[in-house]
Amino acid sequence: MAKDTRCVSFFFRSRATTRRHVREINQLMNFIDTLDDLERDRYDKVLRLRERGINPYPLRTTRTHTIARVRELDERGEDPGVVTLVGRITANRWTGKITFADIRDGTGRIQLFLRQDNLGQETYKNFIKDFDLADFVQATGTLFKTKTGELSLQVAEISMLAKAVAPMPEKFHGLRDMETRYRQRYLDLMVNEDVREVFRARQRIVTAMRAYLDRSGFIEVETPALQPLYGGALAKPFVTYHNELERNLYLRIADELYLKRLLVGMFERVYEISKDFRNEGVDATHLPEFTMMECYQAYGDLSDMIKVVEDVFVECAMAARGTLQIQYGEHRIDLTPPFARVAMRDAILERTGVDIYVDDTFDALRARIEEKNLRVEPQMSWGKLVEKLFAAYVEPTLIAPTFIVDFPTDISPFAKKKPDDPRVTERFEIYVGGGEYGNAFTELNDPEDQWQRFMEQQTNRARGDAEAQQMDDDYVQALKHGLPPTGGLGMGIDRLTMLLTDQHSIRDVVLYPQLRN
RNA sequence: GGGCCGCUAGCUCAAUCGGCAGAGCAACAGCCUUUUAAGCUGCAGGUUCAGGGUUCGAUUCCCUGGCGGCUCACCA
Repeated sequence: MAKDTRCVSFFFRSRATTRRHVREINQLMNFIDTLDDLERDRYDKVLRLRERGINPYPLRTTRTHTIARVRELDERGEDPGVVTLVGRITANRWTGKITFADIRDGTGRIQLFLRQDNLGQETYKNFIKDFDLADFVQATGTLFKTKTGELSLQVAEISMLAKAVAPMPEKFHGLRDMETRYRQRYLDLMVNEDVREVFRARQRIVTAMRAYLDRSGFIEVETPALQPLYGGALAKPFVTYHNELERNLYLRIADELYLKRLLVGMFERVYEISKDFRNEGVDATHLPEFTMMECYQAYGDLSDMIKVVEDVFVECAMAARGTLQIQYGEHRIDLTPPFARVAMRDAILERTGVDIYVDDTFDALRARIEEKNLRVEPQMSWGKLVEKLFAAYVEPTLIAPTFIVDFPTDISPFAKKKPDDPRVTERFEIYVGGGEYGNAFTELNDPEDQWQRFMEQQTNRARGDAEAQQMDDDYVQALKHGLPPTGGLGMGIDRLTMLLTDQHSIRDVVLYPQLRN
């Protein structure tokens, strides 16, 4: 309460107490009531600045150089003369009539050198009293080296650009609390340099991928996120409702079916980088919304997609890390192509002794799986069982980049069957470091076969598989008009970023992750 | 959804067996004219996530709830 009075007393002293000003003061009091003690101390400074006729939130900024730029000039031995730098105060070391303050802008950090003799006693004292850690400031002066050789700005003038009322997290330990880090990401970014670097790397990865696809003749397109029918993947959707249309719409689970329709329309190479939404579990590798790149190449097939994957890994690794020899957790991984190719059947046989081509019925395979104490759901198909076996015994062992090829047909409703064995399809997934990063097919373009696959999915749905595809007559109709032979690929951007920035939770590569529950 | 763990000052963390809730940083009042997590003196800061229970007494033990994390199952 004493502090309230202190704040308000400043305000009072500088203004006549007309009725309007009384109302202003009451409104100010209401705001001050929302502040905690530390914020009130800082808010006093806002009022003090105003009392001296200084706007703590001015409209304009002057900036002659970025911090990175002056450092660059310094390294070249050039002196830019008088410069005006801006930034947030991140550290203050005062030793009497001299203060060292660090400021940081978007490009780097630099030390300000403030001396009473240079600024004048009043300005210097006002700086000490009213400028705090986290404030945005603008400082003008000349560059020099301190005794320890650190490039510093000898400040002649300093002014407030934006006063921070709330204190920033502790400088040494940073911000550790997970919940605060994700919910108030700005604090995390403000304090934790390595976090900022992860998101810069993410940007470089996406840019490199786009640049590669663009120069390979793929054109970037946009397809609906709100869809009357969802499809293109096996997953549970989010449902929403359109009031005027009076109908349910689904948030897309994949771009696939819309993109392939474009090839029917004679585009030859298309891609899209966008959010997909899947109404499923949340954990270290899954979020309800995630970013996917999908690309489709007419007159292509699986082998073209193998090349795209290898190229994308190379381009993105170089952009993010500058090397193909990356460290992911405990693993050293070499991303130099070509990557190994192993048939799913061989991989499973090697790790488990189970031959899925011998035990190629549901009952036979279930018996083999139950021997291994894995749970089998009644609605599972043969392909689901194969996938389960693969996920449990093979996937974690795939550290070096490996294409797993020949996926069961019933879990691959958009891939062409292999001519010599209709149980499996011409499909691969790329695995690195024990995780999956992409999925590609020689795309199914036979409308009759596609129709039968949709019918099969209906059967699975009736058996209780909530992820089964819905029949999409409109898509079958598109295929009837002719889809050229096509290779298609989807890659998870979030996971690729995790791999290339050595992050082990998807929440650490997404700025605002949906939190559990 | 199951199991395990966590929640204490603005931030990072302590608190013995159930016995006055503490430190560092940040803040506040000072000292200090080349610092690098600056230093020194002083001072202040708490709904110990919430609610209930056991107890003379609960940060601590029990129950319920909230919010997180890890993990298992499932999906990219």
